[in-house]
Amino acid sequence: MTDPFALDDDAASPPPFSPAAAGPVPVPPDAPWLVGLNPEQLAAVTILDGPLLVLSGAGTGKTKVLTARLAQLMASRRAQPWQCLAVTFTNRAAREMRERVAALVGPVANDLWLGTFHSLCLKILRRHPEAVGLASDFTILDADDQLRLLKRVMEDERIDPKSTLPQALMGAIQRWKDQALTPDKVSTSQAGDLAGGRAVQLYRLYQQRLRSLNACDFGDLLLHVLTLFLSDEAVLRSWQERFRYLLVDEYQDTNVAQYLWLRLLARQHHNICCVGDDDQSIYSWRGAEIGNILRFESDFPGARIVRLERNYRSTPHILSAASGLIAHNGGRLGKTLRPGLEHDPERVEKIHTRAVWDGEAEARLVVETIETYQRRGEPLASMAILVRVGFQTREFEERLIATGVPYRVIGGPRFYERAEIRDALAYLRLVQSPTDGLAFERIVNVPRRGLGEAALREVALYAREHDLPLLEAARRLVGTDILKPKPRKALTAFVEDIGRWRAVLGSMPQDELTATILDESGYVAMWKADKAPDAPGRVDNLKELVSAIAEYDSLGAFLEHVALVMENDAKAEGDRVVIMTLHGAKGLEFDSVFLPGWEEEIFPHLRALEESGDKGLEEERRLAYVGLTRARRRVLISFAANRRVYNQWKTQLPSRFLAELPESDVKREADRGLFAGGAPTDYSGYSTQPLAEPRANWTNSSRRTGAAASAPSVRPASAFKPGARVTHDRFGDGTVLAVEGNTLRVAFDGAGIRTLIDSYVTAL
DNA sequence: GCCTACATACTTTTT
DNA sequence: GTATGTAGGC
Repeated sequence: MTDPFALDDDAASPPPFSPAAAGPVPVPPDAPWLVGLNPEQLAAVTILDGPLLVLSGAGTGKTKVLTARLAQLMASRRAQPWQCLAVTFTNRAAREMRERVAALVGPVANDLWLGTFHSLCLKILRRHPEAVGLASDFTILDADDQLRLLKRVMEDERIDPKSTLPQALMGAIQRWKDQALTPDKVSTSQAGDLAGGRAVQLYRLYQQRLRSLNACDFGDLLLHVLTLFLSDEAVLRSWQERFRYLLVDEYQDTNVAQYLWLRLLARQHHNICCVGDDDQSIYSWRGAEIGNILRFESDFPGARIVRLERNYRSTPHILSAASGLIAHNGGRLGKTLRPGLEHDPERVEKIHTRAVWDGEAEARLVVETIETYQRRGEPLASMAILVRVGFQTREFEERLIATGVPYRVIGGPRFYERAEIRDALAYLRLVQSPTDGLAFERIVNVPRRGLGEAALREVALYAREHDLPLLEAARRLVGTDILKPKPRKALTAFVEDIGRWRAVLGSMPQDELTATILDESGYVAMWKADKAPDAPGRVDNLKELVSAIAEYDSLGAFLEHVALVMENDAKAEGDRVVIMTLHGAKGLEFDSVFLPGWEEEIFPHLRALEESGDKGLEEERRLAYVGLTRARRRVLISFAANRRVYNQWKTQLPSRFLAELPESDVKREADRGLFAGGAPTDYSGYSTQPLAEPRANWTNSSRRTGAAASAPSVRPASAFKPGARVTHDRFGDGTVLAVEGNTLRVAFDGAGIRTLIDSYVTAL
């Protein structure tokens, strides 16, 4: 294992364009990937040597540039395909890039080292697992297993899971990993007082536990490779030598660990090209460091910068609105999107904003608009509803179902995260690798076999005493009289089942094996007998799993794929409206984009502001920018005056972002009756007095001119006093309980206690 | 050991 | 409104 160049996958690849040894050759300017590029794009594709930062605004042809650059690299014979490293952020982006490169240069595209950070790290780690204390067949835990493992550690350490939420600790550990901090590198100040000041200790124990399970979690994939690189000069050197050219997509989303990884790899050849857009950095909560892109020039001396600013996607109004909005952020690299397309002024619409009464009205408005467009012959798949948070999808789904408009929700509970799929996978994992203790635990009593806590405790105890994996411990334990006859019999049967399935692992096709396991274990039968309304769907999912497995070379290959690709390969079947989160929409585009819920505390999201203050606000603004720039032709932004959260009605304030949109690009509307006697642009129906702290920025950030922005500064306190009798259109009569600014707490005679703005009620 | 009923807290975004 | 965890009865 000393010569990573002599590995079979490389040896098998024939020289695609001819031997690399000959050195660079000129690429004809009429190469298919160079045709039709604008001057900036051309520069980004043809400046191949040395560090290069491509600042690529939304809709400026980024993917085109990335793929053309890879083709150019290979065609110029600067590097063989397997000497090019191309890193993306999502599996989807990786797949798309590979497909598009293949369309340009043919199947040699398959020899590129192209993938997500995680999949590439896994590939590297598989070649040197022992260096980080793992055996070659180590497994990767998903989020669920990670959490269960951490809970076990916390139990053993007698940490109260109520005062320290396991998810909170897990989050902290993950953030440390994002920052490339192994337990010994976490400072006391970073550790804080989480878990009674023992967070680092728990982190260390968790890592030990992972190692003893021969497993690693997602963050470890990167962290282990970093550790490997830093501890073994020769290994690092060999990888540095190999990767002559590095290409990084979505650079603004890289975290510290990824950044260090890239820097190490680029140190030899210095040929690193990072593509990104600081205005679209929306993953800081996951450890992404916008500083990475802002610092590029100082990190990579001699770096050149190319700005892609010609937008080939959106209308001038959309671009101008998005630019106006994002201009409220500080510390930008600075980039102005310019229209790159001709637009017929007659057909160009302004962005619409619309105030509605509540979430239901909002859903009605959006769906009616969708139907109008549909009647004009526009495909549903060209329209998207982009929400800030998952729960917003419900009202739209209800409305779409009621009106019979086909739709698709992207995101949500993912296929491989469903309980039944994870159970089935646990069976497969245990058959594949009998040492997988977490898989054992998960399914030893699913379906119920009468093996409860007590029996499991015995197995775990025996395993620990004899230093055995759980399954092996169980196998031996049933030969003793430690367990009572009933559980002993059940456990014997379970162990034998696993052994029997394992015996045919190599000979039976993996999909058939899966079907056999699911059948013989009684697992499918369990769901078939379940009368819960979602049980039949689960049985269907299991069927789908079996057919998915058939498409892989082996069970092992399938399990590895699952571990890395937790996303839904949502097949785009039929013409459907898409509903998804703003985060999920990055990189996509639609003719018509609906942006609902532009209300304070939803968007910008309260927690973003609470946790990260102004930085959080700026990230929310970038998210808004991402949303706007998804649209080719039309944007409808809506916001409701009232919204039901859990089961309570809340009065909503319009998002401050609304006031940041340039007046000349926006047409503002409000549903009738929403603003007592005011013009549509009169926001006087809404409070400007902060109801609570985080809104302090309201006046600050609405310094732009225009009716919407100026209204907020003059707002008299409420004329109502506690005890006053009032009446409301919808809730009827009630008594004012409390007054805060112009916000009232009112006990309605028939509708309970509600909080609302005084202008919605009149004195009795 | 299992089941049920009840309470609870939780909802940002994901490789 | 949901998913998860807990307590108590069988």
